[in-house]
Amino acid sequence: MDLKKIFPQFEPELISIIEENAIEKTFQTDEVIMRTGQYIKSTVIVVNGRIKIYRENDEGGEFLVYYIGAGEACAVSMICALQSQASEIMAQAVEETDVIMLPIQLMDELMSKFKSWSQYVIQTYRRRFDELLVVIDNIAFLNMDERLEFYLKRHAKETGKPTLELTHQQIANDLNSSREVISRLLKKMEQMGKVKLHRNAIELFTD
Amino acid sequence: MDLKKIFPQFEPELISIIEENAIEKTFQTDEVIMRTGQYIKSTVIVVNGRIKIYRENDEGGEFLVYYIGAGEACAVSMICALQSQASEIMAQAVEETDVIMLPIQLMDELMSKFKSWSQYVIQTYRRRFDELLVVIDNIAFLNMDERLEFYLKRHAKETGKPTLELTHQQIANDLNSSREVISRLLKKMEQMGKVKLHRNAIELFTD
DNA sequence: TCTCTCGTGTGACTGTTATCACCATTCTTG
DNA sequence: CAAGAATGGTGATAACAGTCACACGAGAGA
Repeated sequence: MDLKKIFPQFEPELISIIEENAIEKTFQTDEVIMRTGQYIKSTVIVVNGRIKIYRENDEGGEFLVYYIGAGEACAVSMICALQSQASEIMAQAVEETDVIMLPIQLMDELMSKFKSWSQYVIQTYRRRFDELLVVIDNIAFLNMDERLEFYLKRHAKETGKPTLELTHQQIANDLNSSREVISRLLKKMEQMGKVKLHRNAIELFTD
Repeated sequence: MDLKKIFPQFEPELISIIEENAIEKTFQTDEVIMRTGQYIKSTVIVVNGRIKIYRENDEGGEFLVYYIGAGEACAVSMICALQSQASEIMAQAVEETDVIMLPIQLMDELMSKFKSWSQYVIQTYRRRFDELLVVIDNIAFLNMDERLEFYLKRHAKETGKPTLELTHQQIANDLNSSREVISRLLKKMEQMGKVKLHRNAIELFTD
């Protein structure tokens, strides 16, 4: 695990403090990392792999908020860790994912001692806050077909691959919709030449 | 303007620094305080009155995110100020509102110097982040009737009055719906004995 | 007082999304 | 290979929300 590569902006001293205190952990695909209501005692930073952050409701519905990729930290865990509060979200590995976990106590120290660290924390807040606003825009203003298109494009961008390995059911879950609706909309997109559908995969044409 | 009363947790020294550097400003009802895309150069803290934070889209639709009341700060302005970035939201006074504005430069200094200030900033992030998640929950999982009820209850709680001085059109705007839909749902709520409707006012029965 | 505007009530219609039912195909596993 | 599970296609129907059209009454201003 090469922290210098992931965080080139961090001072060597900061890197070594993190290395000394961080707990490394690997999560398997679909393994739940954080659960709604769970008490958080450390900040999670993804080293490689991907985590999805989502909300759940009582009736079994779920709704994707965003993904966290390599080099990114979980803003929720930061905020919660700084105040030792319970989380309000679910976090789940979408592929095999290595994370480092920093104990709360360290947060305060790093915040005051390292400018680059507090910059990183602020930047994480900012980015996630903006992402939440975009999510709100999408559900508030867009129809399902537009939301689906946004979802597919974001997914392609984040994974770097033009072919998304997703089932219609998975997409429906992320968008809190139903499989039939997604299937139909995808079919329509295929007829419009925006995608090509395969089993377990969607080829996205970036015009 | 008595900052000691609003922020009893702040040290006297912090209070005086704020008093020396803050710009006081009063906004009239409906006056726009911040506009989408506008460059932010100071952090806004509400001293008294209320501000609403909302999103706008190209087609004239708008969507209420949350209100900021007395003693509360605008998390967006904090984050943006710390990075001198453009805002992504609209802020508008819903009543006559006094605010103090802290120049960006001061933020860094206060953050590193005063524990109570950075606590306040973190707490503001945390609270707003949670509020955004609740907003997402509402639009993602609830029908309009449930969202309306949530909206009315929150409004009553925040203003402290059981009778809400709102027109159906205002509510429709906040929820990005239409006046007719809101009127019908309110009528239904009245038939169920949850509210009593008046002109320009809604009496909410808190069972 | 007479308008005119604003807030509200309501019916008819439309579009979008959810749900149900059922089928075909592909993949997995015993 | 056979059975069953997972994946996807599709029609019918229902629920919900948005839009259009119009009517009514309260209150403001000329």
